[in-house]
Amino acid sequence: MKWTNTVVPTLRDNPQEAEIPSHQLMLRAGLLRKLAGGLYTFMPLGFKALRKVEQIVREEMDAAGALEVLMPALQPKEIWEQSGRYEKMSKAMYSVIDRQGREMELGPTHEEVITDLVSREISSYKQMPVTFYQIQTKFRDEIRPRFGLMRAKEFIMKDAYSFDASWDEADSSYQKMYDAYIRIFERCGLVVKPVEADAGDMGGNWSHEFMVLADSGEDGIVECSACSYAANSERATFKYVEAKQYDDAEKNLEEVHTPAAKTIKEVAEFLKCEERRLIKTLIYTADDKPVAVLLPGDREINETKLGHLLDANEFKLADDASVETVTGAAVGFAGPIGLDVPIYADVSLKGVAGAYTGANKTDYHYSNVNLERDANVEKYEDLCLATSGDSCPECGAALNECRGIEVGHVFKLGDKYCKSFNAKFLDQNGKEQVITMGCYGIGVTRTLQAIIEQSHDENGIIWPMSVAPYVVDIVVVNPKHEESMTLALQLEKQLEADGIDTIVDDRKDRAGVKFKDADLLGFPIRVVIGQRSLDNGNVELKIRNQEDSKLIEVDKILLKLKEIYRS
RNA sequence: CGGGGUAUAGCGCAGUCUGGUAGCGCGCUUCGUUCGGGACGAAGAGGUCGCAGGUUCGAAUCCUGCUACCCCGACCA
Repeated sequence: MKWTNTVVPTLRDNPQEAEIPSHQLMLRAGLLRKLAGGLYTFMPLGFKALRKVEQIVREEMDAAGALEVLMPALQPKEIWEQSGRYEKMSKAMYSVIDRQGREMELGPTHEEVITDLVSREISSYKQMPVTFYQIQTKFRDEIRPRFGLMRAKEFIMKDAYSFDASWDEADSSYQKMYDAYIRIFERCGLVVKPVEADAGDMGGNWSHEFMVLADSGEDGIVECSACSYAANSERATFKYVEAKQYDDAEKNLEEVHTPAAKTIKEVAEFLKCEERRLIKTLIYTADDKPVAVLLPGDREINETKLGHLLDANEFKLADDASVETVTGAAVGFAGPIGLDVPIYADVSLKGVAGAYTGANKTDYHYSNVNLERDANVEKYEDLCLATSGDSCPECGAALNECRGIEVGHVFKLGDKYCKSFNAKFLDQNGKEQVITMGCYGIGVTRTLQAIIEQSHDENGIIWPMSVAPYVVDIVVVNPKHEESMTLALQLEKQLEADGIDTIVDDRKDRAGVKFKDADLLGFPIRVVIGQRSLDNGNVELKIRNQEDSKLIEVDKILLKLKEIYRS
């Protein structure tokens, strides 16, 4: 492809709308243009790279035995009611009303459609295991689209669904997908970390996320410094430090005057004790009913874990007014003692004594709190956010925190969807059973941007060979020089014949402009054809992620390029 | 939805405080000189100053309302 025959609108300055490197680079390199928030057009080179990522995904899914299908993006509302997810998901779905007045949803995901299909088509153990997948545009009415392709309202996803006759077989389908994911991301040139994850609204009881480590990542990850344990912060657990008896457990409760000391820090300073000795009391409203949640004073709440415990459609930290109504005191003096709402406490508080907590009375706290004696705790549950320095639940070594971009997610769903769609089969004994399901997603467009986020320098993108829009960039220093152009076009033809995507920079600009754009676009291999070196029978070869360039004889360059491409 | 910010030419910005009819750099067009790491000169094209009201002889600038975009949180591939 000649540069002058395609459209590569590079920008010299970073657009003000982009914050993170990959988003800035996609815009600057002319790979992407915005239509509106969360909606982007792929420009010719961006689209080429996207297609390559898709193709890698497709090849590995095929190799894993998955069958490619294409499901409708437009889905009747009824199937969402049938799965019981309509209420939870409707906020995130774009709905349209057709001329019959029927409500249709633009698919945010396809568990319902595929399970409906499978319930009709699969009826025997002989038809399983089977895994279907598709690569398709998904629509989600995101609360806040962000960072270009990272969180968009419309994005391309590879979604796969496995169906098995038993849990054991489902495990092996899950493992196959897991392994395929590892290969896919490796082929994309990504360093990816699989982490244990929460299943969220998808349901099921076991899942892994594939994380691209990056400071700009939206997810928190906790990983062990010694063993292989790694988990999304939402799910991460850690070894609890035993609850302490700070003082004689039998001492009587006592009110302590703590004027104007509201925050944990202020109270701890006032009482001259460590923050951990305070019992933090958070008031939440779950489906409009108040509940109290107790944590050690030095800990943060893990709202995902709390959500599982409360099992409510909606819950949030109560506003100041509700807190005051519930506790009868100003915000900052809430405590579990005498509180007439359900009380849940973190497991590490079981058996605590000699602690402090709010007295539900403005400017007062209690001392000598023996939680089990003094408060009516409904349940002790793991509710804390794991953090750096906590002990690994597997091996006890210190945990570290980092951030990641979720590019893939695999779930074991069990019978969640198959049950509601009545997807059953007859086993060897002629007995009817519910099919066991798994689902597996890769954010294809997000993966593309994650590649850039992980592989760039101050001059631009550094594409891995496998997904570069063009592998070789032939820079013709002076396109009016006939010998240079002839050689460039001949080389292009030979490379293309070998399946090596090549672009010839035939613009009339000065060499510096073309070099800058070559770096910005991040083509893995650059060949410079200039009159000067050509007179000595040479062209220049430069690898994007290496410092130096070298001169290669004209008649050896083709072989050399093929060799580099294959390595 | 809550909190913060921004909106002036394709991109990056100044001008707004103190009202007087819009400017800079890059990019774009034409010509000339240049030509291996974002050249130089000359001549051009391009803007309802986000939108709608209001104040004023006069509004990019002051007032009111709205919208879009970006960042922080809940949602997620």
